[in-house]
Amino acid sequence: MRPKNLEKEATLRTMALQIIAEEGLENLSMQKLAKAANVSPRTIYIKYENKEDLLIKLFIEEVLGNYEKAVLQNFNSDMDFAEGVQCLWQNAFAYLTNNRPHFALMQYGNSSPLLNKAFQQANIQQGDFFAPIHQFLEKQKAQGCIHHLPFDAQRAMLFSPLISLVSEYFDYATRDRQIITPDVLMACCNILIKGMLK
Amino acid sequence: MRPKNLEKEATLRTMALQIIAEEGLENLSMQKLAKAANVSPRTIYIKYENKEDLLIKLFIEEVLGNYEKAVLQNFNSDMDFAEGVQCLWQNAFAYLTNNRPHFALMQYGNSSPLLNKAFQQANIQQGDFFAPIHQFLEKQKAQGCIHHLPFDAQRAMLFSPLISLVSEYFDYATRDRQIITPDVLMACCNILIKGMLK
DNA sequence: TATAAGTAAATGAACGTTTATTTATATTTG
DNA sequence: CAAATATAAATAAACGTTCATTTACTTATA
Repeated sequence: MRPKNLEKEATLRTMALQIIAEEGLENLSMQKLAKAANVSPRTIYIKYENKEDLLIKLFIEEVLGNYEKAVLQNFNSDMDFAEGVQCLWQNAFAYLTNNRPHFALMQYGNSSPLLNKAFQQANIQQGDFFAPIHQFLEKQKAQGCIHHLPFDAQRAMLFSPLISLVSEYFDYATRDRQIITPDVLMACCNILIKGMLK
Repeated sequence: MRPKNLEKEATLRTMALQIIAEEGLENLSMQKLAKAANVSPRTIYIKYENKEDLLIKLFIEEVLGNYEKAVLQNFNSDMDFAEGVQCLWQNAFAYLTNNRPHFALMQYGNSSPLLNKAFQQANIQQGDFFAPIHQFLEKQKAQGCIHHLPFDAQRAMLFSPLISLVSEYFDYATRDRQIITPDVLMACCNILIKGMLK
């Protein structure tokens, strides 16, 4: 039996993310992807059921999966609040700024109904995508360190500014001076921490 | 001369936003839009140069334009910090939760390269999309009320959690119980205010 | 060790459909 | 009539997907 060329699948995923980042999800076609990955269009259908399947796997496995791993490095739910949040922010910022294509598809998770639905289903199936963060916040709440809020509101407060700052970071990446420096990042992080602590 | 049927253009914009909200930007086609608006495809091309032109005008004029108007109601840059931010948050939340299709396209501004570019150009051309907010923040900084940060970072901190909460609001709208209540909204708003004030 | 059978991987060309856009024509009003 | 709006029908190009076939490698047999 002819052995699977694992490089081909990796190239497919890399090129798909690249095209999405540069031209947008709406301009990713199967034939364009095939050409970019130096592969026959038919080959994509050996590895993925159809376009939807490809996009969902890209989003869930390649983007969210790696993001979660990166964000949780050196993090544990026993850290104190400031320490924990700073760790998460630094991990996420480093990962996202170094992986622009992943970030680009991640942003589509907030707009594309297809990816949005896929995310919610993945979230339900796996219990929690970011279980350690959930635990961390619950513990902080139980200890009376932070104000009581629904988990999803807590998450929105903690992470959406970070995502927005990464977006600004890329906007400024092409200009003469970067304004989203590590100092600015940590200043923003500390503003949040101060606001959330009782 | 035959008069323009203004209702047709309004219907076109409404239906375009509706399709985008329900099926995604990637599933809006000119023929689908024409059928939904009960109009010949050619008619769209009398009112818009091409698809890009339609999308950009939808985004800039219909979505961002109305959003700006709604957000700035009863706001003025002399308000004190807490009062001003609460006013902006309440305006934005009310407008967005009552205009889901507008919100849906707005979210694509963070992902689609086409809309992203259009936004940046509009921002440059018009000087500032949200000039009163800029003034407000500058005044607060000058008075030493809030920490010094680049404007774009300040804006990310102030508004991205709000957008994220609106997103959560819609996610929960179909479930049995809404968790993003006015109380939760204001609690989040106050967390930010507390964090940003010196 | 040589070779033929077996098999999944991979392909190029094609399918029918849908896309954005245009041509030629009809309709509506000053 | 003149002039603009609106249309139905048509266009080539691009779309997602499939067909029939070839390629490349493993394994079983002589």
